[in-house]
Amino acid sequence: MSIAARNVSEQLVDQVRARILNGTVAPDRPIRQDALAAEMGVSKIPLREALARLEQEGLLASQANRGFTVRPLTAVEAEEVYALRLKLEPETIAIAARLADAGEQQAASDLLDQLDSLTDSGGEGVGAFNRAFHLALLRPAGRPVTFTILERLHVLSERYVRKHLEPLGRNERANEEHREMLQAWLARDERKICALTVVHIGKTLDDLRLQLQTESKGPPG
Amino acid sequence: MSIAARNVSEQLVDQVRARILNGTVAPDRPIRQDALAAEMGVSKIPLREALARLEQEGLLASQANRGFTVRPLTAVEAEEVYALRLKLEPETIAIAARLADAGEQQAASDLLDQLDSLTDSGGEGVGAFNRAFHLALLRPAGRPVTFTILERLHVLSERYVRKHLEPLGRNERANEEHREMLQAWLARDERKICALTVVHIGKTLDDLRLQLQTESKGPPG
DNA sequence: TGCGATAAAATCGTATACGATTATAGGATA
DNA sequence: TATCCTATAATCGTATACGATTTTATCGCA
Repeated sequence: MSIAARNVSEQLVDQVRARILNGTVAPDRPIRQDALAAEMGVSKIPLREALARLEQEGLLASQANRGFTVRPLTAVEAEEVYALRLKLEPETIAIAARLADAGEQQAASDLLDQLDSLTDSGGEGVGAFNRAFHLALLRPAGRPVTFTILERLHVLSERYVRKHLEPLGRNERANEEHREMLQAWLARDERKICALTVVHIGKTLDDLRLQLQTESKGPPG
Repeated sequence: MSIAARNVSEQLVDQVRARILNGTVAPDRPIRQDALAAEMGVSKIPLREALARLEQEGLLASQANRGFTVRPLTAVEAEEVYALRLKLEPETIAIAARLADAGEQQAASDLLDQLDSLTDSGGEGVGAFNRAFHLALLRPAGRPVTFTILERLHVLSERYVRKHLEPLGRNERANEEHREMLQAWLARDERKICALTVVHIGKTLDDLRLQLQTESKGPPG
């Protein structure tokens, strides 16, 4: 029933991305290709293809003959990523609200339900479901180039959220905003979903700024 | 003097991209990896890494066990790419105008001179220099994520321009707009460079639309 | 002790080799 | 003739092997 068969290198893209997002692979330290490949039960060949793709996604950096490293997080990059989301997401999400069919609407609803129950159980992976929900609201716009860009911006965002906001625990503000957004989106209220999206991204960025400031002043390590 | 040593796979990215842009590799037909690698004098390993990167750039598509194909050009994609450029470029180019240092200003001027003389001599590769000029106006903004996105959008744009507009010959309108843009950009006139950029992208899109329409009606092949 | 040079080890990047999958050609049958 | 089936060839994707480069360790010497 799977739509597309995937070869090893493409599966590795998801697996390694997940490790980067949850911090299993530390920033700035070189990625040992043989070791990581062995750990994944494959050779370097497909792993290197996956790493090349992840570099294109903006998660890794590489130097000739020195391999790949996870790119470090910076406040400047966070600002840029959120600024781009603010430029692109509101219009896209409005178009998606207009065009979404019943299946896509169901998918979005389901993802928010899953995200909620995962939030309640306090499980790992809230970040991934959060991203999946947001992307489900964007995909029906039928703008593949825009969507790919937003997919990547959400991946980059998620690094900051998981590192700096998720540790704070349950985020009631975000949960409520998600419900409101879904409601407006399902109702195809383009004005409202647009406005709610601006607020949601803006508030998340505010939280992030506050936390980055707090952390930079607080612990010396 | 070269800033960064590049391994074979990264050089191949540029070489294969150039082939895609000039049409040497045809859309939709599968890319024969062994043959292309042999032609480039390398093995499939670095070639496949390059192809994976180019797929991430949006130039190629892949199917498991069937390899890579060049993505076809569509009017819908052209519209989307230009819409994205209109959303992102004006603000970015204004910031770049504000921040550009003397070296970056010189680089932009030089590139436009080269583009002009190449236009006069009617040589191949006008498209590449056109892209290099535009990117030189954007790079000094100091927004690496935005810049990478714009780099890719310009690559996608270039496919359409080279296929549908360059064959028409010398484009005096674009040449004049480039001069005006450079002037405003060097003068750090943010309002003006912003407005000129909107016009330039918009008019190029208009030309493209016209040509796409004409071609779709004209030759049956 | 600290520093520079050399040797050894580790790691990267790519060529070769090969099993797995897909595409093509050649009949056999309706 | 058209269609299905099988055999063959072509191609893909990955494991292994190995030279090239970088990193680490060792030593001599100020």
